[in-house]
Amino acid sequence: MELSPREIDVLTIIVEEYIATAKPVGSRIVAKKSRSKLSAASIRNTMADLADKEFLDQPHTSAGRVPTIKGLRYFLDTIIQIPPLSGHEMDAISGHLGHVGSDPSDIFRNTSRVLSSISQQACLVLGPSQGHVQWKHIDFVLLTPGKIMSILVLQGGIVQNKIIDVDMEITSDDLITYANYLNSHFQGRPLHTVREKIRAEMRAAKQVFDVLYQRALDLADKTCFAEAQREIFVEGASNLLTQPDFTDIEAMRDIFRLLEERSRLLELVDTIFDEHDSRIVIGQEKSWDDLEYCCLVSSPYTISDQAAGMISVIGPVRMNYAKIIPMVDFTAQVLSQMLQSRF
Amino acid sequence: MELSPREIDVLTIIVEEYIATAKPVGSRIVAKKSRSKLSAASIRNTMADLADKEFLDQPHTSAGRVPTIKGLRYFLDTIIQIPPLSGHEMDAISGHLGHVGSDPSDIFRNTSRVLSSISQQACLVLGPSQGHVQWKHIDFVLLTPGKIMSILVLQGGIVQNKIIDVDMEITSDDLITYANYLNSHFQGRPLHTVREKIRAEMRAAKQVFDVLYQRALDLADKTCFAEAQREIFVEGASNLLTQPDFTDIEAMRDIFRLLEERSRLLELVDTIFDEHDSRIVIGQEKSWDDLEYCCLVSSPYTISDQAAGMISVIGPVRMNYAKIIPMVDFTAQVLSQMLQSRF
DNA sequence: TTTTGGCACTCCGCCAAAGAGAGTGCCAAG
DNA sequence: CTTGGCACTCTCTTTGGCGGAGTGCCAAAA
Repeated sequence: MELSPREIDVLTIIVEEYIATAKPVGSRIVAKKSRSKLSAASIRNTMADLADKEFLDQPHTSAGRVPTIKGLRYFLDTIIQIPPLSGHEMDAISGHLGHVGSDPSDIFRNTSRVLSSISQQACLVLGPSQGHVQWKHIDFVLLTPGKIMSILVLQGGIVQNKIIDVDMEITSDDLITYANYLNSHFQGRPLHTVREKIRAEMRAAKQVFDVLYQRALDLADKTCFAEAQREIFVEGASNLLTQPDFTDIEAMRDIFRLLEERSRLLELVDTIFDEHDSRIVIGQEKSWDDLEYCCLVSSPYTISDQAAGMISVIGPVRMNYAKIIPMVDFTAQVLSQMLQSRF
Repeated sequence: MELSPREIDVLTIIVEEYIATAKPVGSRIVAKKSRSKLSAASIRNTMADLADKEFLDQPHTSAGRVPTIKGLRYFLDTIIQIPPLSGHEMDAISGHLGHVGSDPSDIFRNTSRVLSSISQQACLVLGPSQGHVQWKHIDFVLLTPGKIMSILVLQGGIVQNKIIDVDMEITSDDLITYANYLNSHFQGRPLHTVREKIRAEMRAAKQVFDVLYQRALDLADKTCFAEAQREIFVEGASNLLTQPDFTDIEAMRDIFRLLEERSRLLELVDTIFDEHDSRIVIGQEKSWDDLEYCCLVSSPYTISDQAAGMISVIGPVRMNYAKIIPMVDFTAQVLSQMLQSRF
């Protein structure tokens, strides 16, 4: 739908004012803020038009106007102009991001913490998809007879471990043999090609009846396909409670509950990550009823130029997009650079 | 301080009623609930006595009475009678605790989740102190030249990994040698004796100028003494928002902020764990100003009859102790049993 | 045709007053 | 020592009134 320049002007002011104050915006305020020297009465006409088009809503007769989700969406998609971050803000982000050890989990957790702190919202970081990361080393440890721990190290220091129950007798020496075999075959390969290779070889091994080989592959298979190993780092949820306007305890409770339920959260975030043009998602639009008045601003980060994961700010619909969008983008950018040197 | 039987009766009723309703309790209600057929007027006298002794407080003239922290403490220390859990509740706990894989982190996280869910409060589980757990296996992986990942597996499948920067040249083969050496020396020993041993041997090795040996010990040292490896699992924070009476947004915000700040949380929990007779801690008593109106109910769990860690329920001072205390105790008991078979 | 000032109207938010309710403290009688 | 009675206090809720903010519409001006 097309809007006239004047309508755009009015909508912009209402959205910005509403985001700043959380109160319905009246025609007088819009008239004052607008460059165009129109009177409040004229503004009222335009506001009535916008209300007809469902870009604005009125809490009650004789209250000011509030943007609808539709209005906000229009604002975000076609009006908003994102100012660059100040040098000071950029320094704050890259400074804090740097101060951390080299453990990948620490890096992601720290990123989440930094972004949540400067945005004053909650933040979540989706860990990297591991398909493109190189296999570095596998190791098996016999915990008790029949119980094996597998430890897979990927490039950059990502570690996955998993306990595997086996029903046959396997000795420590066997495990060393298996690990050596697997490492010599797979070291340096991206994990997703390893996965394919394992599946292919398992079929081949079955035919040649090579038992040792089969078992090694079986263990590797169980390690590599460990479900839902993808991590998600949530920080700064308490910031949401800081917002003075949280009239909406229900909504807050929903967010908190979601942030605790990692599997569901991962599912949602994964969906967003896949449809990669959804930088800003509003709960109501997706009919996620547990996130109705909630909004996610996301930006992917890259590892060797591949979109590997995503960082998001999550908060109430009424958030300062003009600040938060560039913050998220810049943080993703810095994170990508940090990871570059590691993977 | 001694209280008369009547005073105890009145205090008990006021505490229980206050916990149930969150409202000041009047003399009439106490008279009605009490077995002793005293009139409200007599009760009022007793209440005045208790108020003099600072066991009760009055929000304002002509309101009912509310227990003070001192009154609550007396109730918890000398009056409360803890009813046993119903079979149904015990089944619920042990049932849910069982449904989980064998990864130790999963077990603790799940425990935290189960207890938070049935107690409807937040729950935190302090991971086991690792001093008494046996060294199982160490492994080093060369990530990049000068950057080594060490992976230490302890009995039961506890894994610690750490990235270590070294300034000398070390090859993969060297690392295998080191690991073999360390494993042959330390396998099966409790970690704290390993730590002592390492420190002792490092001194010895310095004297004999055995470089290889020195480096191996150095890496092991850096791995074993990795700071703050002790984990803490927090779940169910969103339950705190479910409480209808959370008049006290400030207090809630404090709790949430604390639960996010792992290092400070760990410090507090560690303190409680050490002074092992503090099953119930009220924030105000410890002058933890970030937890003023907050209470922790804790119970230690054991690994091979050693107190290894602790599980706690955290929530507002006004919580249903008669239910929650046995829940925490029973959960700790079941957890201890589960761990028994693993360590 | 668009813009503007004026005007009547609506609805909210705040305040003060009033009354009900809950509870206390104290006293005098049992 | 216990109890009923009574005066008193304080809160909470309701009610009505009033000012303010904002709208919608209309008629006049541009």
